[in-house]
Amino acid sequence: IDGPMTASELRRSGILSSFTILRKLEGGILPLGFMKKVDDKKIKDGMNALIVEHSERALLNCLMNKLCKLDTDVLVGHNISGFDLDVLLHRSQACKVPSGVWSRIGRLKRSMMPKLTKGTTLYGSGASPGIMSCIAGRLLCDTYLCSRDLLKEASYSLTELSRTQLNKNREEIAPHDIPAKFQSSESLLQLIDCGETDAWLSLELMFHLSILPLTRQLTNISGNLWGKTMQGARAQRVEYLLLHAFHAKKYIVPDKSIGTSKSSIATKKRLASADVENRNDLHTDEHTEQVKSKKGPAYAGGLVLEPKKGLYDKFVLLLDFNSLYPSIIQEYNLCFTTIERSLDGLPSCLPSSTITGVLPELLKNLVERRKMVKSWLKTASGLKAQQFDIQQQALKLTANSLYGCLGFTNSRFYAKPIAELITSQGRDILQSTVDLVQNVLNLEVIYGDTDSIMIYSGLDDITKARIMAAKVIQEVNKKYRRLEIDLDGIYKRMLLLKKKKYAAVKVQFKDGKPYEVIERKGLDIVRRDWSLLAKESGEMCLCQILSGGSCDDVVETIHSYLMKVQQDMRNGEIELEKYVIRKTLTKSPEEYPDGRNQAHVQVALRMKQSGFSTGCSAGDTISYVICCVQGAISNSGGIAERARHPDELKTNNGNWIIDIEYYLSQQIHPVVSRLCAFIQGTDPARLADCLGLDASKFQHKTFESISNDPSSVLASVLDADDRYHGCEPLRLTCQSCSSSFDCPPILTFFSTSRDSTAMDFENNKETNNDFWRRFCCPRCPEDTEGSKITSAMIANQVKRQAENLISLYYKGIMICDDEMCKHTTRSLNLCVLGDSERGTVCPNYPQCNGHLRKQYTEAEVYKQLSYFCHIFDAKHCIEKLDSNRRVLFEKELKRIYPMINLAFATAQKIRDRCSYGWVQLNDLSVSV
DNA sequence: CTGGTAGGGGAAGACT
DNA sequence: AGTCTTCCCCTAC
Repeated sequence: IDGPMTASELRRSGILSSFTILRKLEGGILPLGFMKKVDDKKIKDGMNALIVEHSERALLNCLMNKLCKLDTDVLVGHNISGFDLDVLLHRSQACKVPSGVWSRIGRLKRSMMPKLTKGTTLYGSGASPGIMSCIAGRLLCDTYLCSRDLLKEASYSLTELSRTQLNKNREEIAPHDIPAKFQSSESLLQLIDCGETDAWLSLELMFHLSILPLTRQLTNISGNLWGKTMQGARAQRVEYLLLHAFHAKKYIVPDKSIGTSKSSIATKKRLASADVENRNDLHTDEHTEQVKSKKGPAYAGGLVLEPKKGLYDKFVLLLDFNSLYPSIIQEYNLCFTTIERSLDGLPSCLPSSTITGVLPELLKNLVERRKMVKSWLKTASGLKAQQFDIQQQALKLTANSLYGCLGFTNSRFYAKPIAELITSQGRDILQSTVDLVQNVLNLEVIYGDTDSIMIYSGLDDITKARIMAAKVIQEVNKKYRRLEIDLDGIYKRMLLLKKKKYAAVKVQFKDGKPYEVIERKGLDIVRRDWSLLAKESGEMCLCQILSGGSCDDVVETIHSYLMKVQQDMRNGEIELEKYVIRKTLTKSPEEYPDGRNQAHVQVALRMKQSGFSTGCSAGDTISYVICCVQGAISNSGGIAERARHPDELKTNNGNWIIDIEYYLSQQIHPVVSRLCAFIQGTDPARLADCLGLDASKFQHKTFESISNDPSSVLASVLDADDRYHGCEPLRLTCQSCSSSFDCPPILTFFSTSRDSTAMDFENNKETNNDFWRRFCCPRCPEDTEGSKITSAMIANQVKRQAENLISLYYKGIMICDDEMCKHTTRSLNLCVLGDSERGTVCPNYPQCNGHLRKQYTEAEVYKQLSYFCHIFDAKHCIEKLDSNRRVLFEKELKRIYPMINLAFATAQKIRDRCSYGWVQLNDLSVSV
């Protein structure tokens, strides 16, 4: 129990034995010749026994007697507390197994069966107190509950854990398939084998995760009960830890309030404060703010910096404070014994006491012990090393869980003021660290969350980046006694999308050699509640984006991948499993007030209705797919109505089919377009197009991104002059004299003549509007051969200039905004595309403090293309005129229209394509 | 009864 | 028809 047990040790013969007890089904018989097979198996398996009993009662009797005879110390099973024990005891009750027999499941003899069910079936609650009391004297190790505590996995089913942790395949047998297994000897033996394998897998998982040694260490540190540690019960561990610590210092601790009604809590608290009269008593929160219902956050937590979003392709430094909250408690001597209580509900002040409080001393002790163990660990090997490692883990876990219990309403040591003070100090520390790094060290902080900051180094050289990190660490650590910041990682490339959502290529070292791993945080692709299909698409895009390939290649690869996915989906080549979405029920499905709108609730309710007893109650994860009725024109109804369990689809003769459109537009598209938000050369509309969706539905997002960009103007509210301020004029070239001139907007034709008579503009040959009258090169003498500008010429030149512009945009030239620097660079590899508020740091840094900005932004390209449209937008001009003038120009327009219609259409086509997102040059096939 | 808060994002309904 | 609010789930720290 002191160290982990390896799989090879586990299998050494003679060490471990097993037995299986089997009975025939009610009203059924065992397969012919089965007993013969059992005898064969007995010989083959040696000490692994197979016992056949004639009834359920006999089976239970046999099992209980076996357990008694073995006098087992630990009962191990996957979800044993949530299922197996419950079944065994309920069936013992139902089969009238004598109390002297069923109580052998524990070490305490009992005569009455306790109440097995509990009031509320809560999420991950494990066994009821009644059940737990039955196994008194033995430890219960539920590998399901323990895995949930110790691992971060998408699924905690035995099948998944066997695969991810033990690298073994586990065969799943659905409960309703079990009766069929009794029909032949072969299948029955296979069933027995599966049952035994499951038991072994659970045991192996326990050893693999070192559950026994770890929980033993945790229990030794806190001084609580081992069995409770194994049930999770982190709050209780901290409670015991503090009880011991305060008791040792001769403090009186508060009673634990266990009432549910407000009045009983208040009474208890009054009693508690009456008991303790000196001011060394502990904080109790007099404001019994609705402890039960809803419970929003009771106090402010960690600070999350607004990220400077974008793709960074030079080194990013990740620095974080080592166990921030425990360090704060020590740094500022925060304790029940040191903090002045504020009566007015205002936040407490930092203590001035010079006497070290109980909590800081306790933590100091834990930290020192951990340091010591870690030093032993360095020279130890084998089992000793493993023990030390587990011990240091336990010490760290204990130190880190203290804060949580200070803020936990039902904790005996609930102390909102202290918890609040801790987090508030944490926020101050993070903010002042950011200020130091940005204002004193002049480095760019791009993000930070609670205890970490990320610094964009702007460096290509990892050695220089390390030096930079060392400098920052040195400067920050100067400021604190116990608090310590450290380098937690160096990212070679990083995509920063939102708060708590980013991915990065982390550079790590093994034996001095660097290697890269991709870290993904918070993104849709790490969440269970997206379909595998969407996550795989997102994963592919992310890998491309972080690959360091050229912008064109990345965009091209993503686009073609999406088109392939769409094709595969429509051809039915994607397996059902990839469409499955998983969500956990946090309540019983009936308890949802508005369950009608929730897919997983609806599916769970239907499962219950069709006779499932497990897998559809609180805490269970529900799998579903979104469907539509085959042949239906529109998908009416909410998502919840169209959600089906994958098995429902297999058995309903194809009435319901996968809703491909839903998966394209609501699963793949949002996931992918969020990842590509900062990638040049694509946008939501373009991605939608690749997926075969109506791109115009995503157009507003393009506009949104444009209007959010402060560099763009709010085009709609401005007059034409202002609106197109800064736009390149449309240059027309005369074929005769090869000189070029600016094509004036047609608006000038109307506006300059607004207050002039027809006579005036007859004589006005040098003005802009002369062009719109004559359609001739202004440089060439009148009526020169070839000086006439034709309709096709205008259209062609519009097209050419628009293409040039777009091509310039795609070159992605970045220019430094520092007037003195004006450094220009071509972003060959998806160059850093900073937040719109602030570009990325100039490569000339630190000589130059400017930031790179795109020379041509999407907004500017769009504005320019709109200007080209505006030049020819005669209809718009006419509409602005009053009826008198309108008549005057109708005649002129009849002449002008044929000349400009083609150019106008051309300009519009290009602009609209651009706004839809397909600004790829090869797509610009305008027929002229 | 069985640590904490911050935050994104889907879905639906109320509101303007 | 868009915006806001609410609930729900899952994640980061």
